[in-house]
Amino acid sequence: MKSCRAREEGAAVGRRGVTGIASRGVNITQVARAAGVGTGTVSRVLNDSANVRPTTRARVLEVIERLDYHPSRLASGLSRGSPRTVAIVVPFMTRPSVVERLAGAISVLDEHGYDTVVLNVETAEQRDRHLKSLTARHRADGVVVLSIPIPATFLAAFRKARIPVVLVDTEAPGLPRTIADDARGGRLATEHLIALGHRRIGFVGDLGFEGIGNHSTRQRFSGYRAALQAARIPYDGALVRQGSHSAATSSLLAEELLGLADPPTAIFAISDTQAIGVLAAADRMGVEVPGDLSVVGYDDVEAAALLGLTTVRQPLKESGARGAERLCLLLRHERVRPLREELPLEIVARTSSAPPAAGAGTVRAAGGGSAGRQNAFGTSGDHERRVRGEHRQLLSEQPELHRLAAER
Amino acid sequence: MKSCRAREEGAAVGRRGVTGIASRGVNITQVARAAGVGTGTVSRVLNDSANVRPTTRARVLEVIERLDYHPSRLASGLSRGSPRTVAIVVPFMTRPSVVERLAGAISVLDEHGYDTVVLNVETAEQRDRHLKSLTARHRADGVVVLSIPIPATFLAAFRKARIPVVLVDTEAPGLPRTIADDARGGRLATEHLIALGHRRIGFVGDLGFEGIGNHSTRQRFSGYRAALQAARIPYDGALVRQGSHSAATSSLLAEELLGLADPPTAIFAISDTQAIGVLAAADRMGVEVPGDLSVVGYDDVEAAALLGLTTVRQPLKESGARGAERLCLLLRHERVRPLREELPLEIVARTSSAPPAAGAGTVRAAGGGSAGRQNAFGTSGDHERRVRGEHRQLLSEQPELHRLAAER
DNA sequence: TTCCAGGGCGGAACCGGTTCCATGAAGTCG
DNA sequence: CGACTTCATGGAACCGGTTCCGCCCTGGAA
Repeated sequence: MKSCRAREEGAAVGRRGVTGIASRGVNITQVARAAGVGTGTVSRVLNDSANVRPTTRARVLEVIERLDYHPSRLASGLSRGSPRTVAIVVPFMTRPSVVERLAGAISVLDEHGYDTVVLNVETAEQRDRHLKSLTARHRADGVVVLSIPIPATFLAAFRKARIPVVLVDTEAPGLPRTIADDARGGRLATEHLIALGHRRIGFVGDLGFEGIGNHSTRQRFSGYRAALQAARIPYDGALVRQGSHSAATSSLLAEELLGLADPPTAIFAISDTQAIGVLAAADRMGVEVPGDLSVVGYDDVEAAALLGLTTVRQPLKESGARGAERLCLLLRHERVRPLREELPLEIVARTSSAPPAAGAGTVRAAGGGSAGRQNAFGTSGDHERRVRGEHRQLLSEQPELHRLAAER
Repeated sequence: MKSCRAREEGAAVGRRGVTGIASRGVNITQVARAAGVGTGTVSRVLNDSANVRPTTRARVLEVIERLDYHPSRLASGLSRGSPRTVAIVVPFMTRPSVVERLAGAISVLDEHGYDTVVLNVETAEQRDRHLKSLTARHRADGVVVLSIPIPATFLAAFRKARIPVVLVDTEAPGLPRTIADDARGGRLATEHLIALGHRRIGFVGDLGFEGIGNHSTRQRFSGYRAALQAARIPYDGALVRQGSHSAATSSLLAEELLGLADPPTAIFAISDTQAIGVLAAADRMGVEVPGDLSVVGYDDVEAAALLGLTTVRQPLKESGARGAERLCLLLRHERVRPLREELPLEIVARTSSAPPAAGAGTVRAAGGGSAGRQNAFGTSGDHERRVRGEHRQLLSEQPELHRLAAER
């Protein structure tokens, strides 16, 4: 008892006495005392729970106002057992498509009264560190994972720690996920070009978030291939390029494609960012769009409309919002149906795509000097792999990516 | 005592018994018991504090590992009096320049072990709600405010609640702030064009974040005017346009400018996003860049380099990082000097700017039909205000903005 | 051998809410 | 008019760490 008293005085002097005012930290006890009620009643008022007489409630509210009392988030979180916080794990948050999703999610979580902690991930090490930290008790009520696959270890850890997880733009069995069908998107883009009459269609992709990101590139590529196959257009690996996800890089890749002896008449880029790079390359090389080259992007970011870029639109902001909503359902222990939710895709035709110029594409490709090349880099699977290392990842299990991940 | 016991049993059945396992929520007491030590010792091990015998430490660590114990963030935060969390208030987080700053800040805070809560603001009401919530106890250890001015009421509230605040890209007296001199940036851009020989220089701005954002537009505009004045070029209000901060809008504004009887030979846009809109407009109208029109943007986002856009570069990511670092200093009670920190600006000349075509610009502007205009919309303050409502905001107290804010 | 300093450590008090139980008062029913 | 709800309320226990006090033990000085 004595020590207790001594300590209280010490605290008063050491922590609060510095300012000479004891006003630092009004707490619920002080409010209760000032209002002449018990702490329980104050708590009931704070939480709008029933069974508080209106006059009492008014009196307490008045005191709260007068003392400028703000309840401690930590304390209420601790006793309630929930921090009222959601964590969002997201790779490369500065990318336009990613930040749109992120903003959509934050906005919904905010409406539901959750704080949002953003965990930005740019390396596998960072990803693991953040995922690991999330299984700690009272770290977050739930987790939204955007555009990044989660290693199975962590999935298990989340399950064990009973932390609700929802996925957006990435998949894992058993978890609620909101996705768009990237393979279908790739097919839509390619089919659009085929319908316009193109037969030599290039592909510009990224490296799959440099070892940590999702598989959208691979899937969009498979859609590209499926569309070609359906149209009986032989696949030409020489028309496929990959590089880091930046307009600058894709611009160089497009230059390579356009510099081929038998260049493509159309290019499908895996994102609008990269499509813009393609447009820039065409501009630099004096290749007319859409006269000499059609370009299709992906995402329909704001700049796409402005540049007249034909693109595959996916609801970015909405995907984040949906993920957040579904997490909120989960947190209220409501059913989340369907577990796997697919958002619509649509091709938005603008001025960057048009039928190929007469004599270009199939016709030109069929004869003339380019024929030799076409033979050399023909359509048989055997040959595909020989053509430039950059696109081998798409065809095999992406060894480069695995290597990158392992190095980290 | 009896009730206590009864309750404990109830809890065991009700909360943990559901799963049949009591493993939900290993806490420090259980760890202490399992390791045969006191809770204090476990805490000392967790916090790497001295005075723990190596053998004891090892034993505790082993138990922690075995029980898969993760300390509760809420509990440690509560007893320590700090949530180890920083809040970032940011307007329109999806804008490229903003998200760069945000990412820079998050990255630094992460390194320092702070969680980052992102509060995205798109309306004045949202801003006020978020700012108000931040003065609550244990909400955040500190606040970084990006690109948005804080009303004085909230500044006072933060001071009273003793919550450290640092500003980035916005100013307030007495607070640590990291900024770039927007007026100087506007001057740099304009001087660059003047040095190339331009004399009819248009200005395309936004509406200052629609009522909640910072004053950068106004300051860049003042830099623009200062540069004109220094070069003794009469200010022509007809060459100034403002609209919402989007490439689509700026594109329309640029069309208006280019459609003038005496169009500008150069346009300074207050962001790269808006400059891209200008480029698109020029493209649509068949105006050659830089032959017929020079364009200068601001920020130097990634797309700028690709498009060959001349721009004013400011260190975006770094500004956020600096702000975060300074907040961390503050949180460690170290001195933050200087309070007002200015980051460097530089003009990056690319291919979107060049000397005006012979006969254009100064020559044409000096005589001919435009003379009358020039007189009508001359440099006297009296006349400026008459020219189109859109740019009046820049000169007066921005009544439109206030109205917008009030409506929300 | 005695005394003292100080390291190692257990555990109570505490951070500030929430929740449940007990209590008393007011209201209802027979 | 008494027994039985029902409602409003005070307050203790609790959430799970941190910290400080004080005890014990060891080693060095006297």
